Amino acid sequence: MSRTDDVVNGIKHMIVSGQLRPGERLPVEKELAETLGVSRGSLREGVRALSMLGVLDTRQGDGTYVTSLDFSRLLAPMGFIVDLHGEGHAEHVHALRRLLESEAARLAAVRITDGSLADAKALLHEAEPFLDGAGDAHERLMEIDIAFHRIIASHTGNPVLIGMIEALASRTVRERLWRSLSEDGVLHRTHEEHLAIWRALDARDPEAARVRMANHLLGVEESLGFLPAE
Amino acid sequence: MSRTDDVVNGIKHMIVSGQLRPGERLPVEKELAETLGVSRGSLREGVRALSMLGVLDTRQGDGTYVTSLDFSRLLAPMGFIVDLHGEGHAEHVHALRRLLESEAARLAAVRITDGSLADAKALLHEAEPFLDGAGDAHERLMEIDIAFHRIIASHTGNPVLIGMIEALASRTVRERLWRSLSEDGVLHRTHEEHLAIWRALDARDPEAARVRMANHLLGVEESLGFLPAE
DNA sequence: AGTGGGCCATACATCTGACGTATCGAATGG
DNA sequence: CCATTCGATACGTCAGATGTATGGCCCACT
Repeated sequence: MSRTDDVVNGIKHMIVSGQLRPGERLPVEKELAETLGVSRGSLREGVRALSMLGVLDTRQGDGTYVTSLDFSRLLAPMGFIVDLHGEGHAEHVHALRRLLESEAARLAAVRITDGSLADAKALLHEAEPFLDGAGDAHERLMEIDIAFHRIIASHTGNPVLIGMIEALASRTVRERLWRSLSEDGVLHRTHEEHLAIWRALDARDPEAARVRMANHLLGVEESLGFLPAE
Repeated sequence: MSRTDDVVNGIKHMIVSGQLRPGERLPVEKELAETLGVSRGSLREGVRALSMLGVLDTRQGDGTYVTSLDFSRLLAPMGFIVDLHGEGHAEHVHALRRLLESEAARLAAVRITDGSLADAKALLHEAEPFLDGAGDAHERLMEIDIAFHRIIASHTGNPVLIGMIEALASRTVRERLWRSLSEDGVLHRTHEEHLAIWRALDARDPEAARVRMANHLLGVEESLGFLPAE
């Protein structure tokens, strides 16, 4: 058991026991180091590790704070991991993304608000001018896509599911994805799929929403070359 | 951008670019610190953080190595995160676990080997003497449960799914779970559900396996008090 | 020649102390 | 009352020294 492990477990215990609450500030480094019986260097290694996990947030000149501990933040490192594998297991990551997003669509169908439904519609409408692949359409379409899926995820009522979906759709994953879609010339088809998802949500039909989402992501996987050729 | 971020990104880049391969050894601290233009202290903070993420593995007196980068290892920190929330969002974690394990059962039904099927059967048989809740039955039943679910997950063919399932079923989560099952006196029912899953797998019936697994985990959630009372 | 044990170079682990730099808030002057 | 300044504070980084575990070489013994 290294000193740094003492630090990590010590801070974890302080949080789990309620001694440290989200948003609260930790004692200054020197003091906390003494409390835990380690040097400042070892303390910093532990704090840095927890910081990378999204548990702590340190601000120079100010102090170190416990984050909100939202799953979206805590699951962010998963995105790092996905990046690390590069093209490696993209196929498996996507299969999982399909499962999670389909479930999200199913759940959202019975919970989504009229306001968010309107927002989603506006997003899709905003995308239309870019569907023929103008110069910088790429970037914009990706932004819209992210926002559209985020709206759906946010209405699942399950913060863990939200966090996981966001983590699996890391920036680099989406970059590759939209490049493939562009090259495949299936931007219009993708847009139609988005509309179909929207209609299912608008109809508050869980099963339809789930199937439309699964179909959409299968189409994406096809463009990425993950599915066996006909 | 802190020095530590330079370290993390530097090492990440070395891995993604293929300059560092899984299992390979990193340069010694002093040398790597010079290469990245940081002090040894800052280097160690970055290395420690990557170590906690399951990317690196440092051994005193020997050196620092890149791990196998298996998803099971890289997703382990998710278990830490689940623990951190304690009872907090256990309900949502379990809902997700049900989704993932059901899918795992579906996939495993068409891929599981006769050997693993026999191993699973042996496990269930081994559990029977403990079902009446003898003194230390608790611990043993939990071990068997973990092993049973692990066998199924391992035959999904999707390493990301395997890693996530293992992460969501952290030690502390399972502790709480089995305590509830014991107190509820539903150990026999749980065992019957396991048998039903096994039969579906043995029949190589994906839909049956999925439903049996979902039903099993719903039962668990009920014992945990997550489902609305009748 | 094979084998077991002990020695030593090496690499990570930790501590101490110092200095750099960003931030917040109080004191100040308008 | 408000904007500015300035200093105490806290994190960021570096350097050097010492502790400790590991792995491999060498040698004595069989």
